[in-house]
Amino acid sequence: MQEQYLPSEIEAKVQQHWQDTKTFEVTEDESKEKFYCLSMFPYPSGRLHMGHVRNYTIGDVVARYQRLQGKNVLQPIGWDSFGLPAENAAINNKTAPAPWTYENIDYMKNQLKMLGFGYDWSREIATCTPEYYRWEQWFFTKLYDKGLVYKKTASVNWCPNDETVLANEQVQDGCCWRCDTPVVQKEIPQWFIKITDYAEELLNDIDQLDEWPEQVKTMQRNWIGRSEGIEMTFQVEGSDQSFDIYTTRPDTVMGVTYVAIAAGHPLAQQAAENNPVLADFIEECKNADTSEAAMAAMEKKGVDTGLKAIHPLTGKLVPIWAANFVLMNYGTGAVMSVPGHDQRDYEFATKYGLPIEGVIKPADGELDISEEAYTEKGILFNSGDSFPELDGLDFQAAFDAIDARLSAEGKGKRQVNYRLRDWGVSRQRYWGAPIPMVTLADGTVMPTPEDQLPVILPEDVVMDGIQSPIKADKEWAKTQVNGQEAFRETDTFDTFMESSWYYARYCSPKADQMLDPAKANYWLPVDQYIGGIEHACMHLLYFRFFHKLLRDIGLVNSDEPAKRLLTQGMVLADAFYYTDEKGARVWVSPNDAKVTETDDKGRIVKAVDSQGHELVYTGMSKMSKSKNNGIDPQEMVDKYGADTVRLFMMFASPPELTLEWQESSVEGAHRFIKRLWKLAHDHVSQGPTVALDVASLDSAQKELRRELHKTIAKVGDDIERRQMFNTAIASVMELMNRLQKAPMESEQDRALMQEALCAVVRLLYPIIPHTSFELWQALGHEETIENVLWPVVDESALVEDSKLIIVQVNGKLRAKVTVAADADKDTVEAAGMAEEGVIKHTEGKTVRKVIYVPGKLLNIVAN
RNA sequence: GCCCGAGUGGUGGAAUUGGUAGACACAAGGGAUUUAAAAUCCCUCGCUGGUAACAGCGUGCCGGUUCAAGUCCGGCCUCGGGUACCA
Repeated sequence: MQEQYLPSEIEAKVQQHWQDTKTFEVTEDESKEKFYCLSMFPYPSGRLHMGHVRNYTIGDVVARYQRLQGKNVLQPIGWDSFGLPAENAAINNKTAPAPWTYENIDYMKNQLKMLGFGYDWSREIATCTPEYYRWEQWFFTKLYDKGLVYKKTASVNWCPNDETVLANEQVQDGCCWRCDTPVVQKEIPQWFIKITDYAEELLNDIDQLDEWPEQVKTMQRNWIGRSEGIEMTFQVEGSDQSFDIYTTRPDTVMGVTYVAIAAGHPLAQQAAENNPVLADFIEECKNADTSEAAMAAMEKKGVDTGLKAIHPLTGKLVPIWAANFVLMNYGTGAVMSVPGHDQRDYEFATKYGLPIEGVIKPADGELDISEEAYTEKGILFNSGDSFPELDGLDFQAAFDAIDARLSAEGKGKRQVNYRLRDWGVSRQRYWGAPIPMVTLADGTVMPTPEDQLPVILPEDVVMDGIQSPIKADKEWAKTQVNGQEAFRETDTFDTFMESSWYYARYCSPKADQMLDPAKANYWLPVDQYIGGIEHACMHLLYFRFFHKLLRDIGLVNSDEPAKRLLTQGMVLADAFYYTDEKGARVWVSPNDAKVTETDDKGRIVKAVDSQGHELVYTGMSKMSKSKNNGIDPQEMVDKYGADTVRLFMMFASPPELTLEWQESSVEGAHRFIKRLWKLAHDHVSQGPTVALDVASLDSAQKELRRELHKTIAKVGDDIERRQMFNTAIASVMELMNRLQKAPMESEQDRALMQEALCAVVRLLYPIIPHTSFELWQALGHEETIENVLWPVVDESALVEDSKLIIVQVNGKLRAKVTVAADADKDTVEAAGMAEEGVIKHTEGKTVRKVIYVPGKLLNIVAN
């Protein structure tokens, strides 16, 4: 073997071997346990970023570990290749989205190979190809046939100057990012999928996901947001019109002093005809940002419509206000307002001089609503003449009583609501899968007939920077259906559609149907899914939803798509800037920032760039274009090799936490591999070893062997159960530190070293596969490391004859005693009491209690 | 605003079920080797006091439970993710 560790040579050679022998190509094999390991596929943005490297290294570690467990491991990869950035890049680069995307895929594919990920490349898919999206189109038409697809109007960001729809990202401070024109909201017809039909199942089945992080499950439960409440009807005074409201706090209904309706509500529109103030307000509301965060942040405003509603229980008249915080598209477009018991209503009522009435009081005290609303669930009082029986009831009793009366009078009913809204899948953009719907000349709207699928997106287009090419080209939409002239839908799908079923397509990527059920049912569900926490609610919910749709259409037979989920944290790096003569911040890449001064603790104080600008150091932040602090994985692989990059990523922090990129730590990872290499080289160069004779080992050798087998047990547990790759690596480092100091005097010393190195190489294989591959062969094995199994723990090596007991006095560490492994409490207590540190701290005190945690700790309570 | 996380030495982090706080690294300082440098190896390294032994303090802040709290409970602060058309 080579004396020098030369990563570029080794990695190229080993990668070539994997490619030539198709090591990671798999087929269904009923004789083996399967393991499907999936990382969220990348958007082909141009180059891999460190977030990708982290995600895919975690996946590769899991996949390679499982392979050494003897399983049939599927680890596929592909490209989430439709999306907005391609359109922007195409415009900037005067090309079309397709060639830009395909070039990026080629480039990034090479990068993935250089990092040594063990993918089954024969299953690669790109979602922007008709071979992929045709099945999505087909599936959508099936959902339409099942009644799960419908069309309704919904609001979009509209730039009146460009006459185009903008994504949220393209709206900056309420203005169009291209022309700075103020953006308005526009209602246009769009396609929706009824995810709310599955809300209950999506919620209930979260309980089956026992290997998903609690955090993600909680977020999904809250996102779905099941609530129990009452829907009730208010009549409009002097009219036969009425409107519904929904409330989860019917107990507060006697405190309703006004109702609020959306500006877009028909009643408001009607009232505005003779009310210019209201008409202006409605106009103003049309331009408001309707995102949840913006709605919560904006000033709450309203205008009295002049209409009055009849309270369904008291019969009293309450004013109807049009308010900007009620949206027509969500819920019923109207809410009851109880300023005494809802803080938003309280502020609104205070602002507009509306009455505030208290009808709930604390169980143990007086109600005080002079400063703010009382929003707790208390005891009803002040219920009035129409329903005095409510007085004294608690939340649940009041709920039931109010439900009973409203139901009896036909004015309301108990109802379960969800916060989850139906999935709007229409996008008015070009670079996406065309929605397979047509409108016939006679006005009939129907799915594109199956024999006309796929509806191909033309790739050879010119982007004008504003309008989608398939909308701009009036000919594109023209087609014939049922012998009639027809027009294609020119909207495309939300890209979450493609990412909702790719995991299933990987099971039979070339099937001449959406998926081959036999193959899909062999591989699915995914055993381990890995991706960013930012997908907790949206992607991961659509992903679960699609799996249930696939099941209900008969293509898969499981209820959930992934058994286990790991959500990895972001990758951060140092960020530096200087301020230019115009006062603007210019962000300088950390590669170009030279630290010129550190404080006495080594912290960065001053830095300069290569142009001589003095830089301000802002600490660690997420690697991003805007802060110019992205570190190119490519450069790091070129400099240190893929194994070093992989080792650093896995060692620097546990996968769920953020990872801070520190090049000095990368060097540390590199040093560790070099040390391993040198240890193996020194060992191998001494020639072959004799067989290990466990019975003949002396106590020091036994101790070393115990450390080895403890490490084997720990690394397996850390990788498989705990998914703490950092501590797995730390424990191998500890073992290595011991091995380096171990005497090599006898044949058995060397035999033990052989055992240890053969184990270490396999323990590290998932993380540094190239180096391990090479070292495994250097250690004298014919078989390549991919075809051997994970080392087995020798339980007999773990037996210890003594134990270290921590001795505390009043909870503070005062001594450590070593006792026989089978020592009883009295023996340990006697040994502990004899310790100098214990005597010193118990002198003159009375021992009140002695707590003994067997084999671990003795706490003497004395005062 | 709302939902979900995170906060431990100079730094990244460890402490797995409430039981030794700081494993393993990085940085820093000292030393060996070297003509020199790189590389490598060895030692020190939470804070305060003390030559030391040792003592006290210490896991964002305030309070609580417990023989024992980084870990559990209540109340805050700061930072991050999501908030339905970025992916």
